[in-house]
Amino acid sequence: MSDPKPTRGSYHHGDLRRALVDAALEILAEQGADSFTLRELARRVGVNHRAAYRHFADKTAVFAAVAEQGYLELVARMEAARAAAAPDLEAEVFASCEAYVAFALDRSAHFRVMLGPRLNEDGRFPELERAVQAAWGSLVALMDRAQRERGLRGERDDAVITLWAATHGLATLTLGRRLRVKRSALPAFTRRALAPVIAGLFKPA
Amino acid sequence: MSDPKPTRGSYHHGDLRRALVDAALEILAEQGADSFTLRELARRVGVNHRAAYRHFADKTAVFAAVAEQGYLELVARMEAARAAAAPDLEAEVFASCEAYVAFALDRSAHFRVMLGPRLNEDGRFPELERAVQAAWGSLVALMDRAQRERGLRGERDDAVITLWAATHGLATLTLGRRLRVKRSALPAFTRRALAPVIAGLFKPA
DNA sequence: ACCTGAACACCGTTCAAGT
DNA sequence: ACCTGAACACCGTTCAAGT
Repeated sequence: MSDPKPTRGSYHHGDLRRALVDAALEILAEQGADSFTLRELARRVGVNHRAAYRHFADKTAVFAAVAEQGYLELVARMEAARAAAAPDLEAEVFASCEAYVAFALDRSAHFRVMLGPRLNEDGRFPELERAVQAAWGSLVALMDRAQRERGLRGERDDAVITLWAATHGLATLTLGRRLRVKRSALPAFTRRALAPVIAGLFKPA
Repeated sequence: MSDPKPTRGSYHHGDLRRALVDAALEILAEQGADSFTLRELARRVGVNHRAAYRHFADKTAVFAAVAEQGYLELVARMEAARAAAAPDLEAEVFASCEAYVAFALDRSAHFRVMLGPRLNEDGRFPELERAVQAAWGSLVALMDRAQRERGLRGERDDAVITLWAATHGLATLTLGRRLRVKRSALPAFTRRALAPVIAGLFKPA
């Protein structure tokens, strides 16, 4: 698992940055975000704790890289779920939101890094911003199509906000065990919780 | 502001516990939750950093006390908003949810302590649990009345989950500046975002 | 260029006393 | 009972080298 042998001589490293991000994801999966430590990250990769600073300005920068990758995966999962449910629009919306909640539970520490205290407050990480925008864009596309095909009660952008808020709230409350759901019951649970939201967003048939 | 004079001789303290909780709220309001430190808390109250351990087992216990008080205030604000909007049911629901979101923004660090990583995972803080239940109960009462007076599309408990998720998601996304809203625009924003949810929960008129 | 090691100014928490 | 002070095992980050 954590054999720290650095493939002797391989530092100058090939790709220390990528190794650090991968190891960070391992640590998050094993231990959660609160106890995440730059020093342990370096230990796991088998370098001095200062070495990370060659690639990341600080701990926040490591989290930003981790978060960016998380958004890419999140979008991929939402799009895949959506494709599998196509071409029924309503089914696609459900599937997309289900994928969001499932990601939050399956990758809880990763999700918390992504959607906990905002990392890019000072705009240092434009690539993170782009990844976030891609996720947002995925929902926009969905509500755009909803507007054209079914009609929305309100504006498209308001619909995106409502849908995201409901899905995100469900995800974080479930993640934090404020709502208790067995993993196997999650898809049905998500569906039941979001059904009124989707019904409220679409124009009555 | 932070004159640490301990009212000479008043330690043996009168109420060190209360002084610590009050100071913790000050620190949270000024600096946020991430940089919150037991040692600074003690400094601010003017006692040795070990003194807090007489009243709190650890840092989590301090947060639990802070969170408990937060839930009491949150319920109070929701109930007050609701009372002011009575007797129109729909107006009460909006007012209650608006109060939740407003609390999250006005007391953001406090809110994050309350609804961030769960403090009572191991059941050490039954009083916190009771305060959380009171908040939950406030929404249940509302949806209960909705069920009786207007009819809900689904089960009452599912309606509570949906309403809470949407409101909570809106609160956390706004709080983390994933959604950008001026404080003055918040009531209207909340209303617009939650309107489809409430429309979807109630039986069509 | 890339990595290291010592050092700094912090933490939370434990132990052993003091009044 | 209640509070203190030294100590322990950590942090993130800076500075000054080493290869």
